[in-house]
Amino acid sequence: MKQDPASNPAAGQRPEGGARRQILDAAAALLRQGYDATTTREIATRVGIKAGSIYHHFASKDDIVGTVVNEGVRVVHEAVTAALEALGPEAAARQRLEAAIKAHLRSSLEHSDYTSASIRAFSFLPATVQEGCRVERRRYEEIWRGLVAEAAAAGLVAPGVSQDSVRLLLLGAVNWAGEWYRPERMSIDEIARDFATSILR
Amino acid sequence: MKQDPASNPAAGQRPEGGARRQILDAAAALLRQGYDATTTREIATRVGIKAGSIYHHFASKDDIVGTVVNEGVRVVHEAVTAALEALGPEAAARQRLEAAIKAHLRSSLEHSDYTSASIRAFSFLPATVQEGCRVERRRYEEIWRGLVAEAAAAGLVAPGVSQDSVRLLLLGAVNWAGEWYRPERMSIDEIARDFATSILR
DNA sequence: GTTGCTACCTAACTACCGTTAGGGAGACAA
DNA sequence: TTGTCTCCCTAACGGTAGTTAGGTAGCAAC
Repeated sequence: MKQDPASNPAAGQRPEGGARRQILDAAAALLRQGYDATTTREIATRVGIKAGSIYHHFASKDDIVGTVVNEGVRVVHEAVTAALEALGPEAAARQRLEAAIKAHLRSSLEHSDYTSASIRAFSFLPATVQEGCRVERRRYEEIWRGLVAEAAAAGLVAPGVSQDSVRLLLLGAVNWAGEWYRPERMSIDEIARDFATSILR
Repeated sequence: MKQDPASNPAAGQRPEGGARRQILDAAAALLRQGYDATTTREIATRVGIKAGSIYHHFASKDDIVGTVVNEGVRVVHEAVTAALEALGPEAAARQRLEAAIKAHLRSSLEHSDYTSASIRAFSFLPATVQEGCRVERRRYEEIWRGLVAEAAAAGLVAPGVSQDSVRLLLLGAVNWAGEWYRPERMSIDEIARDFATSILR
C-alpha cells in the first residue's frame, strides 16, 4: 500500500523530492539540538514514514548523521568559496576576509541546518562519525589559513601574533555565534564587519 | 553491609570526601561529553556505588546536572574575579582584559571539569536546567561587559565597532577554545596574549 | 501472468535510560 | 535492648532507543 495521505494528517503529504533528501533534511534540523535528540523515530515522523523504513535508504543512524555533517561542511565551504570568487582576484585581503566571515555566518545562521548542525553537534558525535568528516573539515580550514596569511602579508594582523591564533580566534567567534545570534539584535552584515574590523588594523 | 572494597575492584575504594562531591565530580567529567553521555549509572560506577543510591543524595539527574553547571559558572567567575583583584585597581585595561582571558581559559581548559562542562553542554541541556543558571551566567557576563567598556574608554577598541561585538567575539573565541586546545601546541599564556593583542590596539 | 524491484509497514528484539519501593547493615542515643 | 538515622543495595518499573525480519502493495519488464 502506497500510504494514504489522509490517514497520516500530522505528517503531511508524501515525499515529493526523494525520500533520501527528506530524511537528511529532517536529520539536519534535529541534529542542531544534539545527537541524541536526533532519533530515527522522530526523523521518520517528520518525513511521514515509519522508523523501520529509514533503513531502506540508509544503513544506520550514523550513516545519516555522517552524511549530514559532511554536507554541512561542504555547503559552508562552497558558500565561502563562491563569495570569494564573486569579489574577483584583485580584492583586498581586508574585503576578502570580511566576505568570508559573512558567508560563513550566513550559511550557519540563516541558510543551512546542515552547516549549523555540523558546527554545533560535531564534538559530541561518536568518534567513528567524526573520523568520517575530518578530511572535509581540514580542507575547509585551509581556506581560512590562506585568508589569514593574506591578511598578515598585507600587514593587517597585529605584530607578534601568530597566524594560528588569529585563525582560531576568528573561527571560534563565528562558530560560537550560533549560541547568541538573534536576527533582531544585530544583522549578519554588522557582525561580519565588526569582527573583521576588530581583528584587522 | 558497608560494601567490601575487595568485592568491587573495578570501582576502587569507598568515597572518602563526601559522596555528594564525588557524584558531582563524576557528573562534571561526563557532562563534557554531553548530557546524554552523562548517565546516572555511569556516574554511580565511577563513584563506586549503585545507580539507585544516587537518589539518596540528589533528587534527580537534572538536579545533579544543574548543580554542576551552576558550579562551573561560579568557578570561572571566581577565577576571573581573583585574577583581576590580584592585578590591583590601577592596572591598565589592556592588562586586565588579558588577565581575564587567561583566567577564563585556565578554568575551562585546565582546572575545572565543571566549567568546561558548563560551557560545552549548556545549550543542549533541558530548558528547565538552563533556566536554573541563567542568573549566574548573566552575572558572569557582566564582568566582560565591564572589561570591554574599560578597553573602549581607553581607546583600545577599533573605532566604529560596537562593544557588544567585541565582547561576543572574545567570549566566542575563548568558549570555543575547548574544541581545539592541545597543551603541547600552544600555551594558555600565549593564547591569551595573542587574543588580547589581536583585539586591542 | 509471472517475476522482480522499489518503497514502505508491522511487530518485534535487545539494550539501556531515569527512577523507585523496600530492605539491610552499621552507628549512635536512650 | 530498642529505636532511629544514614547510606547503600537489590530488583524491578515503564519508557525509549537503534535495529531487523518478514510481509505487502504498486509497478515495470518480459
